[in-house]
Parts: sequence; C-alpha cells; structure tokens
Amino acid sequence: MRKSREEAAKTRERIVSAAASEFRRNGIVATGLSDLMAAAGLTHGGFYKHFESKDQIVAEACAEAVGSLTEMMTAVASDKPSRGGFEALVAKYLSTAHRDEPSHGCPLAALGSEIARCDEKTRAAATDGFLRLVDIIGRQFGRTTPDAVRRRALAVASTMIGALTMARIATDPELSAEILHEVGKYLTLK
Amino acid sequence: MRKSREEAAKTRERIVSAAASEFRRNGIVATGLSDLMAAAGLTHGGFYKHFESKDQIVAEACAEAVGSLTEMMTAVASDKPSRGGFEALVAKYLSTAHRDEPSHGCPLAALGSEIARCDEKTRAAATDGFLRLVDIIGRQFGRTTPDAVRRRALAVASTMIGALTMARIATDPELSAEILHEVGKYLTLK
DNA sequence: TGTACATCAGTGAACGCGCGTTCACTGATGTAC
DNA sequence: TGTACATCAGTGAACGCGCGTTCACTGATGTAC
Repeated sequence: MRKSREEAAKTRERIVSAAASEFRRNGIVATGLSDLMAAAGLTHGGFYKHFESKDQIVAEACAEAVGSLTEMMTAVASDKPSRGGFEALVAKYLSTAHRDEPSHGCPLAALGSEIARCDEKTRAAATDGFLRLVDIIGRQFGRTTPDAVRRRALAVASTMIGALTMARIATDPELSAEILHEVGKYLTLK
Repeated sequence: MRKSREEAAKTRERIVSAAASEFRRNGIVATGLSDLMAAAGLTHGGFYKHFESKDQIVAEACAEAVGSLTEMMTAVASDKPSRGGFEALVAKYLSTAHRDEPSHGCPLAALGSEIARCDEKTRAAATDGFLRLVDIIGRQFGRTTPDAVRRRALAVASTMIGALTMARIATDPELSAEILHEVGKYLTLK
C-alpha cells in the first residue's frame, strides 16, 4: 500500500493539522498518538513513518497552531487598516466564538500551562508565536517610542491570553462573558 | 497498622498538600496517584481510603492551591497598607521567584489550560480563587465607580496570569525577564 | 518503452510499562460490656 | 478498669486498559536496465 511521495507529504501535513486541533481540544498529555492518527484518518502504526517521537509532533503541531493564530490576527487587523484595527483584533480574540472553539484558536491560551512543561523546540515555537502576536498588536498603536509600544503590546498580549484562559475556566456563563467583555473594554478604552 | 482518627485526618491533609504541589509542578494529567502518595510519604494503595477518585483530589488540591494564593496576595497587599499595596502585589506575582517555583505559586498560571478541561468542581474552585484575586486587586485601587474597579481588576488579574504563563514558556531567559518586568511596569505605571 | 526489483507508506498485532482502581491482608485504634 | 471484638488506615499485589513505540507484513510506487 505504498503511497506516492506527493501523497505521503500530504498525509504528513494532515497528521500535523489533526494534531494541532486535537492537542488544543483535549490537551497535549491527554491526547494519544492513536487519537491523532484516527483524527487524520489513519491507524496508529504508521505514525513513526513520519515522525521520530511524540515530542516531535507536539513541536510541529505547536508551530502550525501559532502560525494559524498569527494569520488570523493579521487578517483581522489589516481588514481594518489603521483606525479600528486594534479594536477588531481584541474583539476577535476575546469573542465567545474563540472561547468556544479552542481547537481552532490560540494555542497559547488552549495549551499555555502545558507548553511551559514541554521541551525546548515546542517552547521555542510557542515563544515565536507570542512574539509575532506582540508584533501584530504593536503595529496597531499610534506613534510613541518603540519601548512604549513594546511594553504595551507585551501587556495586551498577556492580558488577552490570560482572560481567554479564565473565561474558559469560569463555571458561570455570565461570569465567563463578563470577563471577555470587560477585559475587552478595558483594553480598547484605555 | 490502623492510625488514630487524628493521625488519619493529618495524613489526608498531607496528601492534599502534596497533590497541590505535584500538580502545579508536573501538570494534572501527567501526575499519577502513585506520585502524589509517594510525595506524601505513603504507598499508592491507601489513596482510596481518603478519596473517591482522582477527580476528587484534583478539585481539593485546586481549592487548597487557590487558598494559599489568596493568602499570599492578601499578606503582601496588607503589608503595604493603602499606598504601595498594588505595586507590591504586582511585583510579587510577576517576580522571577514566583516564575521559578510553580509548585508553590498561582495554580491559575501553573495549570490554567488544564483546569479549563477539568470537571465542574475543579473549575468552580479555580473560578472562586480567580474572583478572590480580582477582589484583592480591586481593593488596592483608589476611589472610582465599582464598575470601573471591577473592570480594571479583572484585566489586571488576567494580565498577571497570562504574563507569568508566557514568562515560563519563553525559551530565552532575557525575554522571560523582559515579560515580567515590562508587564509589571505597564500595570503599575498606568 | 517494458520489465524486474527495491523501496517504503500504511496496517494491525505486539512489546513493556504505568495508569486509575480494587482487594486481601495487617495490626493498632476504637468500642462494648 | 480490663477484656474481647469490630473497625479501618495503610500496605502491596493484582486488575484491565491505553500509552508510546516496534515490527512483520502488504502492495503500490519508484528506479535501474
């Protein structure tokens, strides 16, 4: 049942995409390789034809997830050029839709505390994504010193990640919505 | 080898404390019941003499961890009555010491994304801790409307949790320190 | 261009291992008289 | 107050199960002539 090189490459990408979703949905440690392969429409045995270890696909899935995050944020911000870009970005990130679909959302919020315990490569991919997010946010700010832009962008990125995480933890739906709305207002009104 | 009621109660508390540390150090899913019991100086078989399931001790450990967090934050803030309390609180939370010792620190930062996938009881304990943290922060603010206090406190709590999480993920020590310092400055200078 | 053979993507069974949970057992503690 | 018995905290072996990883096998693809 050998597949062509082209097909094999597509399969590999499909596994990474499935992993990026499954990890964000169920957590890294709680997701087995069988789960990943099944989500990609394959059986578990073939995993090691594409990857050396679970750690490797965790790192690659993390890299893909932060890539889709920055794409999403870039698109939202550039849809509203100059004016309103920041508001649109914050609204998108702190939306109930984003909260309710972790499997396609920000991996820093969906997996943050787990990534902190992962190996160097995974943490490097996440760090890279964070810095790209900080950069996108910083570009929305008016003219001030680069230091002030950097500082505020670091804070805003941290705030959004923390607020989304807490909104997902909150047991009371009203509290969850309050966190998203109030933090969003705080970030955009200041 | 039956122990007295008093000793048994102490043992139970010891297990919960050990669990609160171990979960924060290694993650909830990655920590086995054997690990918990060994950390408490016991063998794994006795676990079910005190708890009904892993879920139960996760909830109790989470409750204990948020309790120690609010105690720590309350102590820091009231050490510096009225003036400087907010600055001290932020400095303590965003310190490198806190970053480097997750096992005794904030469970919302150490376990946030995992708690979001836990059962109702665990999430309720975490939510309660978050609201208490928000309350402690809000008490440090000068006189404004309760709505404004609440909004700012929700944002500040989210910011600290997100920043600490990202500081732990960051692969570059300088970047990690920068996140803590700059976000701390941003929160206290604004 | 056709043919023979080597390659290798994917399958499914199997490996050892540690998980959460259960259980028979021990012996000190608690209780009843 | 002393004695006999029931209780139960803690131990360590065992349960079935799923984990990450390995492997023999399959058959279509790629390569060499």
